[in-house]
Amino acid sequence: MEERRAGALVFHLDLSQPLYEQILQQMRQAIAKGEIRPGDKIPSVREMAQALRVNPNTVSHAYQELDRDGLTETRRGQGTFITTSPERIERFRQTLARRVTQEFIRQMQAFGFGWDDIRALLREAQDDSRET
Amino acid sequence: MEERRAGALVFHLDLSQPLYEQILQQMRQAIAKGEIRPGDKIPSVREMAQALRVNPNTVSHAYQELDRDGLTETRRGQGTFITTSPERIERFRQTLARRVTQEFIRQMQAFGFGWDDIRALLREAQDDSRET
DNA sequence: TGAGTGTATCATATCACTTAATACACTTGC
DNA sequence: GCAAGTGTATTAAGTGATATGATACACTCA
Repeated sequence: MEERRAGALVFHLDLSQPLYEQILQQMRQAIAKGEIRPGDKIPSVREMAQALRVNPNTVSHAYQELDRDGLTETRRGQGTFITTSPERIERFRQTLARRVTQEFIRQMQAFGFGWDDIRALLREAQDDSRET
Repeated sequence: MEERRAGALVFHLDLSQPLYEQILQQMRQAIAKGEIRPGDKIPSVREMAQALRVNPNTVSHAYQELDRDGLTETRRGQGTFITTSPERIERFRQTLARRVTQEFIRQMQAFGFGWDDIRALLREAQDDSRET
């Protein structure tokens, strides 16, 4: 969980998962939360690779996935930019939220929990977070 | 997502995840849901391996994890049995539910969703499941 | 033209996972 | 005692995903 910076972005990388997956996930989150704005240029592959102390190929892998997500647009010779369409970002965010929620419910039901149990557990978690 | 049977148990195995993880997860669920009862003997490593068309080492790996979970007890020369303590099973179930819920919330918040959003998405998912 | 973009292609290395073949220690029933 | 059935350990081999390093290519812009 070492902290590494690239411009305004802060990354936390470890060896528990593929590096490109961690970069991808944290870029997605930064875009979804608006920490990087539509139209912004993100650090070049080589810049990012140096900042994260990672191979350029690994960064490129992550960037290509972002393009496939529709979150970025790459222009040869210029760089990779956040999409100028906020709607696309919001659509991605909504789709992802539904996917994550579905998976959560699927897993809970697989272990025999019903809707009431799920709601109770969420309420409990929220109460715990209030105390802190 | 091929279906394979071992006694009363039904397994769904694919190549998207480690086989031993899938066996482990589905055994945990079967125990948590009471599809196998406390004290029951589960199929021998070799039986299970043959039924699932998988290497005995792979099954053994999963069984050892179940022991570590406290869900099973292994007696050399006899076999592997579901723990006779229902409390242990329930405790495992509760712990797992909290872990899964925490992870769900962490992920949603990482993408900028708050408690209201989470509750709304859950309600939506529940409504969808009612229609079906 | 040169510096900076993303991309492609090798080769290499590592690691987790799976399989296979054997062997060993233990328990039970004949 | 013995044979059959338990879980377990060991060794070897193969596979696939991941990561690195080195290099080259196509493109854009000042």
